[in-house]
Amino acid sequence: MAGNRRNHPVFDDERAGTIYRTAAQMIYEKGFAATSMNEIAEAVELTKPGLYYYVKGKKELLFAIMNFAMDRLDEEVIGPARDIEDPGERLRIIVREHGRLLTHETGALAILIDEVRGLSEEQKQKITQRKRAYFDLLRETLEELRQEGRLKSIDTTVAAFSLLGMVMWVSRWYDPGGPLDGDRVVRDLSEFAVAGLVREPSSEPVGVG
Amino acid sequence: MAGNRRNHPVFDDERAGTIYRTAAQMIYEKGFAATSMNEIAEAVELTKPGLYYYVKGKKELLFAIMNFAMDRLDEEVIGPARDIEDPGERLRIIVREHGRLLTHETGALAILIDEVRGLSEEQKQKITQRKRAYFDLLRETLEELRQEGRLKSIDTTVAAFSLLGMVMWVSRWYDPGGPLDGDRVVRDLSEFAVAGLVREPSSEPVGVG
DNA sequence: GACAATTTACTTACCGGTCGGTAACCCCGG
DNA sequence: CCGGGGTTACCGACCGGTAAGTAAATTGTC
Repeated sequence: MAGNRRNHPVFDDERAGTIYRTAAQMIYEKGFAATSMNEIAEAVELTKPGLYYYVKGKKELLFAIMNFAMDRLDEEVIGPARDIEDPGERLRIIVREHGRLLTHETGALAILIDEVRGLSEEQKQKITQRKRAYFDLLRETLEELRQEGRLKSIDTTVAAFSLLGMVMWVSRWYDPGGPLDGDRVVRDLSEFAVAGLVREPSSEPVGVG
Repeated sequence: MAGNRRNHPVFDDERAGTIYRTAAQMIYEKGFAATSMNEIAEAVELTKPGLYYYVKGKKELLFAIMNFAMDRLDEEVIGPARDIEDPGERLRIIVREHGRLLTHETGALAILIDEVRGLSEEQKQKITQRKRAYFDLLRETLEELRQEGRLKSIDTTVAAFSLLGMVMWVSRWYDPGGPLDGDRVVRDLSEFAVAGLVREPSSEPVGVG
């Protein structure tokens, strides 16, 4: 990943960056609890105390990775989406950009999903809070659609979670080296989402039931 | 419908059943690697060697739980679905029954999703094989829809995985004690799925009582 | 430009604790 | 008096984390 961004000192530093990225990949593959600090250290060709020179603790390492992932989500998905006024278009963009993120960067983003258990209580709260902000954006978008009579008969909470599940799941099965084109996946994903939730404007407007 | 099944000697035995169910719940909550045999033993009011009287090893315990979960999936979802000829109806039933399973039994079914990493290589293969059988059923159903011209313009692999993600995700967020009614969730889920994938034959009455 | 002082980037050695798992013993009902 | 259903005591391996030391690079001072 090309790197003259300023906002991520840790991930951009040559050495520390390697550590965090390697750790993210390993935790993604083996799970947080099953990945030892020793293994991470060896993977970056250090001893364990050498690793601890860069990292304060295992939880802090995970926390940093998850915040990095959330930052990426903010930059690439949430931020751009907020600028879009039309809720239908906004929904499409969210799914598309989140999908694109997941088909391109397998490591840190996927960890975000599961490994919250590995965090301390306050770290967990902070991450959960950031996740909720995303979830709320999604649900509010659906709510706007509802107010315009453009949402199908489906609970917005259920819809929002289902969307998230569908999109997040991508990181579990999509193989960038496989036969499926990433852009195609993302497009199909968006179409599924929109077709499943948004009412076609062709026919007459309908009240909520 | 509960009770007199014979095909699960371990899960039906009073004592062993408690062990397996408790372990399933704990592994679901804390993750496999983070759940120790000692903790499981204490939870069922035994010492560790006492637990080992009933269980051969940690991996075998996980393997048994996952097979139990797959059996439930076979009984409640895959089996019934195979009897349905119309692919559209079959799709609806799969989503509905899988959803219903997940809104009612939080424990073992959810473990199935993630914890494959904890298994040995051959155990992993066996579980993966069973999972693939389910996935193939799903994709073939979509393929049939396509052949009848009833599938929207979406790759069947992408669609099948997205469906799975959407449905599996339920176990992550749905709280049986929360405000949302389980049946409502399942119904919305099915509608999302069908609306997102199946082409409507021009005009069709919508809504069921 | 020489050289001491300090900082950077690590290492070896080790801590207490927990892991999955086992050997060997025990107690109680039939 | 035998064996199903446990227990106490313990194993080696590994866990996250640290204390203490050090070679090499950097900086400050004259």
